[in-house]
Amino acid sequence: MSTNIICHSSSAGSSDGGSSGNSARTPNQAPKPNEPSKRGRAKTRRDNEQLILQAAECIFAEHGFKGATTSQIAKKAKLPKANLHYYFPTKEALYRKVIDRIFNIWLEAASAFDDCEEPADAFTCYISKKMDISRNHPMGSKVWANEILHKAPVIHDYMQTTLRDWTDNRVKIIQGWIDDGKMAPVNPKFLLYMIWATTQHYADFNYQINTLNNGAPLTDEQFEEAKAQAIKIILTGIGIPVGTDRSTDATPCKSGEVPL
Amino acid sequence: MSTNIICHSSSAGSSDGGSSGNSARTPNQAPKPNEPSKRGRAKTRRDNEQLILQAAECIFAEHGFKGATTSQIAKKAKLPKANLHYYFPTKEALYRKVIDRIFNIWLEAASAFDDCEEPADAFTCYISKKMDISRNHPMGSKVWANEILHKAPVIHDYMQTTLRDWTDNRVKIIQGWIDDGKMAPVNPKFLLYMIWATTQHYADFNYQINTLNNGAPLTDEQFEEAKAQAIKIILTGIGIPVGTDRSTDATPCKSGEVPL
DNA sequence: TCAGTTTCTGACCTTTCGGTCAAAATAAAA
DNA sequence: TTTTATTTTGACCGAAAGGTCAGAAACTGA
Repeated sequence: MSTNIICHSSSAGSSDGGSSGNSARTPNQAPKPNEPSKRGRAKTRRDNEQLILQAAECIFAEHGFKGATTSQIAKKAKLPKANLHYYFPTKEALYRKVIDRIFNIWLEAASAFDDCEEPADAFTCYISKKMDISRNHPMGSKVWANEILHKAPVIHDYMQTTLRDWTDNRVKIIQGWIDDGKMAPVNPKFLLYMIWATTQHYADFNYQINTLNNGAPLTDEQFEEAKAQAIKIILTGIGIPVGTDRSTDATPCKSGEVPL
Repeated sequence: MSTNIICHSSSAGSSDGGSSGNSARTPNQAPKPNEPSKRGRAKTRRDNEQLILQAAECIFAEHGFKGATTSQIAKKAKLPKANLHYYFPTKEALYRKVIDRIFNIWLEAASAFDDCEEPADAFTCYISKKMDISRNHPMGSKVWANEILHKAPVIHDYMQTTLRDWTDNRVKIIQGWIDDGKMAPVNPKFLLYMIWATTQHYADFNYQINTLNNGAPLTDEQFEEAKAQAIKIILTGIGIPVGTDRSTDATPCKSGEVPL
């Protein structure tokens, strides 16, 4: 599952996650040798790595790479610091793993353009997916934002390859729609920036949004309204008619999978 | 000039800046006693404080509060670290000053809504000003973004007062325009978020934008195009007709001052 | 049961960083 | 010139952080 484009170090471990409640040090009950991933040392290792990654994502998001400390992360994961360093030898290795997870989530949303023929569907689906990511993975988005804010020392080479290729391809698709008269003539890149900015704002700046919402996070209804409005303004703005009857959170593109 | 809403400590010093080339330790030539701000100790102090603030803004933007070190800042300002601590007793005090400067710049753009009667003019002017800030003060914007990303520990109380009040007022203005049928019925808050996100993206994520621009910063022409497009998409998106002949970077609002 | 392997963890080391200090240097006042 | 106030600076300190290590604990297979 994990592509490991960014990470180059150690411990693979595809995520499956039938995570049962208690994780640490349960006495082995009936160790089936045929199912090595469900019980025993392999499972313990996987569980602990996931525990650490989860905690790390949270701490890195809140404090940045430098601001985060391995002690904090270990404490959040309820493990001794030395144990954390047993699984992830350095802070940077751990950070790269966190970034890698986020990148894979991002890639998933990016597929929207491949699954849709018409710009109306493509943009609706893409914006919707990006908004859902901001809702469901705000921490990951923040780590990402933080990384780019600080000159992307870790994902630098990725940006020059994968991101650039992806963007160039989508620019061509959008330009094709423009040439076909399906949408207003805009600069596709600047349009993509607007979509990225608007959708990720709900993750990266959620603290500000909450403050302006009387200190409370947006309710599901409010968030759906925000999503619908983002879609409506952008689509209208690029000359694509928006039917008011169209359901917002439905994904009109071919593939019906959940945006994660 | 400095409102000092956020900072509570020491050393006022309004910016004037007739900054001549060499700054450090020039032998006093003809010390006029009548002009205390141009020569002598007062000037040295002001110059050094500005030097440090400039360097600090840059370093804080690039590395965040925790990531930045006073040594780095001092080195960038070409002063010994101990001298930096003479002017700014703590790293946090310096940080607050930097934030304060950015806040004042932000306030300036915020006035667009007060200077315009019609939504077309108000939004055009506001977006234009915000874009110019992203162009001319990217470092400040990054410090700001970083602060909110990390739960705004420093500007927390400001957000609950000044920012909230400002937002509430503009929401009312926008709602008035909607009620008058001058623009499409949208949620004013979410519209503001979209404007903030889009405009600030060009500062906060400029590293990504540069990478996707073959490693080079946007030229002035490209940036003007981005600005024009942001204005066009948003205005069209909220049902305000955009004349293609309207000059983009002209400020249509009453006050003709430069956006800084 | 027992040897071999993997996991766990408190204690420790080294480096870095924010901040202090006392003395030297410079400017202003008397 | 002498005195006083301000500024500059190298050297230093304590705290915190990333990372190591050796021995203890636990699991695995025979």
